[in-house]
Amino acid sequence: MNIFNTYRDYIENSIENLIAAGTLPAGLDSSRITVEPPRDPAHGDVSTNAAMVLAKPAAMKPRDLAEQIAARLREIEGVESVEIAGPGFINLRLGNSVWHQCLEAAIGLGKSYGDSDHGGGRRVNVEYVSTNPTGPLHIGHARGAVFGDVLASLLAKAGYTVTREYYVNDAGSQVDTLARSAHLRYCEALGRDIGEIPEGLYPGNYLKPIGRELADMNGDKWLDAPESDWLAEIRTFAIESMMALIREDLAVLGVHQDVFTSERKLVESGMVDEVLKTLEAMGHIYTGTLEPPKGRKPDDWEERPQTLFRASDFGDDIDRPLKKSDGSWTYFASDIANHLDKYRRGFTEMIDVWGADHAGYVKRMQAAVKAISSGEAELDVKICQLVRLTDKGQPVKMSKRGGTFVTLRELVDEVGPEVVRFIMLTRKNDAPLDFDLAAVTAASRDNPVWYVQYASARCHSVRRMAAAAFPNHDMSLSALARTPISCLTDDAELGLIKAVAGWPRLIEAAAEAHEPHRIAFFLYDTAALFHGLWTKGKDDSSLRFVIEEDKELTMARQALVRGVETVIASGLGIFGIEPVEEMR
RNA sequence: GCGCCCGUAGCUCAGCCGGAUAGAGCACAGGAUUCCUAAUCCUGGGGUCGCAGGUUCGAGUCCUGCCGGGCGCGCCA
Repeated sequence: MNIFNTYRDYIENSIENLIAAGTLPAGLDSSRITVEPPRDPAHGDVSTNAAMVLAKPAAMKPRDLAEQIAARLREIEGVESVEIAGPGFINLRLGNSVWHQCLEAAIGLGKSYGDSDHGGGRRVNVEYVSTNPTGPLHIGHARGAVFGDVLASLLAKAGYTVTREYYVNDAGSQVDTLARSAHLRYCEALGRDIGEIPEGLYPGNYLKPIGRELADMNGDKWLDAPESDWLAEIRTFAIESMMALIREDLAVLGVHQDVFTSERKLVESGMVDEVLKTLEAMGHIYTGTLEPPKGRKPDDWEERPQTLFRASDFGDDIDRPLKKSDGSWTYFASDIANHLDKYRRGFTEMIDVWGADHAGYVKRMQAAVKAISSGEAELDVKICQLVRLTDKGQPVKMSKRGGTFVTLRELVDEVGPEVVRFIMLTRKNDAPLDFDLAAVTAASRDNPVWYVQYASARCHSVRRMAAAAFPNHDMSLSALARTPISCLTDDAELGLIKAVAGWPRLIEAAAEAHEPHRIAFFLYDTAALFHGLWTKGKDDSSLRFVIEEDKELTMARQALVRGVETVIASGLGIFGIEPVEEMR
């Protein structure tokens, strides 16, 4: 339950009353009304712009209308005061009891606190990682993997039915290159000196075990055989091996996906041909000639007519080719089939998570989704910008010689999966991210993971101290949910309670915007409030969490601590991180 | 040349589908520890929100044009 939604209902009821009373005309558009916490807490607890938004269509002065609405809001139980400010803001101040009820509810719900029906069970498909199965994942993939995985968890918490999807790019020429590279390692495993890996093949050592297995299974039958004999078989085997490797990499990071859709199968099943027919029937395809890109004309550019999709009819800048010069499908064509496949599986909300190098591809894919669904389906594309890996401020060298950049596995081995997951979400997806190996493992306020975990550890520490002070007292969640907490009236306590109360609203807003990073900032801010209250107890011992001579107060504060703990655990849970109970 | 993203304090960044006096951390200056983990906390200074227009009751946020940085631009995926 999001308390701001509760007050939105109250405000909308007030407006309906005014309509019924004839003060306001019927048919007003309430969609632009916001009900939110004011930025400046001095303005109260809940603020709405309703009077300003409705003033013009109602032909009233904003402040006059505000007064009419305010008069009705003052009748609501729990509303302490209603003030009109500035150009016509209505500011509500809520009594402490309202906040205390929020805290009680949070504790009562425990793990499920923050769960929302905002999504109404609507199905949403989140596609992420989706790399070529040609090698292990590197650090850049880690960001997209974490982002997609956490976004999916966030949407699930916000009441969506989520499918986590991986589109396996196993149909292009790159998997043929993979097969040739694997064949070379196969020859090597059979004792042949392969020398330097030729330009254009994958040099990585990770292919050596693949070559070994191929040799064990097939003997020397492909050693001097023409490529046509072995390409398809080795390709299939190598792709499967690479996908197994990628899944392991993802598992190490705690990332799992529900559906793996194979590009090759889409092509072989005729889905891509079908897409062409479908689009053709709709009149979205024609044969035409494209202008060469200006200022960067490829050397071997030759003008020729192509099969083009009318992307420019759907918001893209130019029309896009669907066939290569050799007649095979472009990646774009099969990706349209991929999205058509999703649409046919019942998804009208799709989210793709891509790397920065795919930014130029966004418009055409969105255009295609509109076209294949006749505007019914919506695709949001989240671009994850580059990760700059440093150590104590110095860039970490990427070794191309070994055929790998810094691999995801190396990164996770170095700092642990939980640190990687948290840090990857400490920036908006569309901003570059600095990942400093030294900073992310430091024990200081600079390091958000550590800082939030420290707050969690302190919660547990206080819990242990309280249990020691009152050994025979029931401090279970259900007991604390019933304990009287009206004695929590200090500003710092109320501030923390309000932060806890704001958790459901944050979930809904972050899910709506597809912005999981907001959780990281929320957790950091909440941790800061908690650390602040903690230290206040140093100056003023009456604010300590455990007061041995006052059991009632201690229990009330236990309730607060459990509320904080609940929110931190809930937030870290979406990130796939286990809260710590102790710091050593 | 074109498209997308970014530009907010000395540095790194928040700013919630437009809202009130633009906020944190780092760094800098000062302060708090016989007491629940001081690995923390408190106080202070510090800003033409890249520039210029526009939209409106109101713009860091939306639109247009410039400037600067990143990514990309048929036959890679």
